[in-house]
Amino acid sequence: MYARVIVDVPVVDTDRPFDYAVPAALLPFVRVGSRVSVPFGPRKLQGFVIELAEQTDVDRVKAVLDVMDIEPPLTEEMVELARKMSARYMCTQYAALQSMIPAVLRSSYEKQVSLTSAGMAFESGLMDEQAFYQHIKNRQPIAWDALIKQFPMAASWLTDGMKAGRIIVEQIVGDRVTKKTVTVIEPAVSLEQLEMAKVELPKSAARQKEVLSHFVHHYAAIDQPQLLALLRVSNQTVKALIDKGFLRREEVENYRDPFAGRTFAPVEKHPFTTQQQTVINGISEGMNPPQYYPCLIHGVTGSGKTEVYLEIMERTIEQGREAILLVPEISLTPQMVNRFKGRFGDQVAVMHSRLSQGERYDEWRKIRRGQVKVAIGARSAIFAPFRNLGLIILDEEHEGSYKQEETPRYHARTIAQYRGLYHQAVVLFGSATPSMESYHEAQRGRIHLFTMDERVNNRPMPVVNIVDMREELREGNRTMFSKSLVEAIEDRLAKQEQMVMFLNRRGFSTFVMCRSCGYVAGCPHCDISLTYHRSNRTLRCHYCGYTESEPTLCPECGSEHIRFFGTGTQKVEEELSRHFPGIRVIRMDVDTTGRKGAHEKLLQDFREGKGDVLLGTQMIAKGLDFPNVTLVGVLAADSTLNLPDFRAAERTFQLITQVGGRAGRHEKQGEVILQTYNTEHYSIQLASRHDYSTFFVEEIKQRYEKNYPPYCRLILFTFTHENVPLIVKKAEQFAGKLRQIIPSGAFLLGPVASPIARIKDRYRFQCMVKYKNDPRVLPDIYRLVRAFDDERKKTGIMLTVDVDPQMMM
DNA sequence: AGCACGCCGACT
DNA sequence: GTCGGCGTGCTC
Repeated sequence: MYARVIVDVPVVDTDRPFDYAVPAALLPFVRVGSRVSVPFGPRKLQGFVIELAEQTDVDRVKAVLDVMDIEPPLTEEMVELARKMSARYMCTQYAALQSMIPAVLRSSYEKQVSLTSAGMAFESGLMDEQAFYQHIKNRQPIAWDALIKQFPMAASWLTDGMKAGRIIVEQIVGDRVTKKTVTVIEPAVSLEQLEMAKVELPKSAARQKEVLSHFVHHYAAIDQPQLLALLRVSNQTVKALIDKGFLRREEVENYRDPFAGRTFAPVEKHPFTTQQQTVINGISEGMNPPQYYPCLIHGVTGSGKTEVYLEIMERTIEQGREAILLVPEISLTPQMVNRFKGRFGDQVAVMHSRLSQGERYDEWRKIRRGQVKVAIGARSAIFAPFRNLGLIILDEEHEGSYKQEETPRYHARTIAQYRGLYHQAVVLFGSATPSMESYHEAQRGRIHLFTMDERVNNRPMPVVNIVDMREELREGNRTMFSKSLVEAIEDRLAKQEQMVMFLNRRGFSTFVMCRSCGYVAGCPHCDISLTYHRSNRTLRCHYCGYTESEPTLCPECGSEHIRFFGTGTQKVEEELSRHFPGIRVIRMDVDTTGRKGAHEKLLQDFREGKGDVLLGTQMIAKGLDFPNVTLVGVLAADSTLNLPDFRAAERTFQLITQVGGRAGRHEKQGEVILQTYNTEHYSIQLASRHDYSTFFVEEIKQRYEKNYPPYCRLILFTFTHENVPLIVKKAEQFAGKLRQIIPSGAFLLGPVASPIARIKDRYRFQCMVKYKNDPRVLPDIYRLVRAFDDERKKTGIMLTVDVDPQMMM
């Protein structure tokens, strides 16, 4: 038997299977989807088995060294999916495969050093070297890297030692798995034998008899500490029984349960509204018989989409199939998880970034072993290794975070379609503001469209008032709060109602500028201004992490009039306190939510009424549901509008709608105040009227006229290098070749400097292909990209390819 | 990507 | 005469 293996070499020309013989001893374990370690040239690497074969064309095959898991971590479906991802996103198959497994299973390589007998006997004339050998002797095998760190001369001593046969170095292929085990005690003999033993034990062994009688009554394994506590016996007593052969001690693998000790209130089933029932019936049509059934629910905020998800999920489980629910990382709140845990209990695995790597691994294994029926998580949960998937839900389908911004640059929406087709499953997208792509597909009849335009309990949509900030300025109001916002805040403070203040920080962060000469503090390594962080009085680059302390004098002209500008949440907080003395502000941003659990804590505080205002950025825009909030202020509604991105209007509309949805979800009527310099813009006007349909019509017209998605597809190529003339030359060469192979009707734009022209001292140039939705162009382009790898090796120019980019930076 | 092999300059 | 620079090419 031969295994075709994709090895862990992250370049394109080795991204093909290599054949290895499977030794008889490993035969039962090597399957498609197995992780193996294999010899590769002089090295030892991890790889994935993608195929098993009876024959090979290779003359001198080597053998698989080891299988790393008893159960293969990947299914055949995943292996096939990786092949598709590789072709679609122009990434290596290895990168695709690796993205499907939890981080702890990603390979780690370590060189281990140990001594031969000659090394043990070796005595060096040098004291330091002698100590070095002693060090290894005491700890062997010891990590190569650790030695290099500790002994400055280690590198040369190691080479000497290897040559002289005193030292052996072994390459270890491993992972980061730490299996947590618990010790359990269990009966080692039959129940009858236990009863006999209990009688036969001498009277003096009263404690031992107690233990035995426990096992007679509960003939099962029990956690050791629990047993000792329960019967108040000592370890000695138990040990005596083990020595006599009646009991047995066993190490059992234990799952870390991140929700241990928490109970979940069962979720009451409310009767469905007519709309909910209609949608449920419609989607159910796609479940019987099982078929690929793509659906889009366009449901206004508060229309009760979640109840629909729960019901469809329940029906899927009743069919004996499994379900995945994807939510944006940011709305993966305990509140939300509780609703699903409350309904489906321990049939749910939850994967989110707040879990430790080990916890994530445990949740993943529950899925892999079929111990749960539902997986909930952010983007990467789309790879939940279910075998009989019946339903995939993408909540907030339009969210940008479903696109991975590193290789492999996949979109969870696309992967959901692939998996839905494979499993003949229902794929359900839900949003109050569907992406142009999805709604367009729905209009063309490719996706079943369901509309929910009524809020549960018929709550009215909040009243939205647009405030023209230019007007305010003309009237001499230079603050960041308009007159009507100030009045509204005062009103809510008097009524003791709560408020949410939203500041969209993208492209609007605090920067430091000199008022005398106009100098703006920028990053010396990136073409971007530094962001001021008040908490530690530093300037930081958001791209490379470069940090410097706050300047007191302008480095250009020496003036003292250098200070921070712009509107960060910190500044808004200060201004709020200044305008409204005594106001209690709970601020949520990267600075205040860094610690684990801080995020939840702040929201809990707000819910308990410990704050009047919840102030924050994107992270407060979604899913939060506070009964006492009656005012939402959007301080700069148009700050997303002027970004160099064809999705700017769409994003603005989505954001305003999301934020507005935070107000008046319960008994009290909600109000939204939108401050903007762009009152006329259709995205702002239509968002204020909750009019998605008209927005769609207007925006799709723009996309059509300017030929942007969904009327075409995009591929973004970004070149980076320290040397501008070189990069320009190579980018133009590449563009020339591209132009030759793209079909008529496709366009090539650029190359031009990227919007952020330099990051970490590397200059960035980009070009973009716009093509009709014809996937046949991809293989040709991928060939060109592969060929560019030669160029990268020679010149060091890096090329990244982003298929269906979400960000144009 | 590594790592070895291989063919030309500055040292013992 | 050897150590070592990094160009080239291969890895089942």
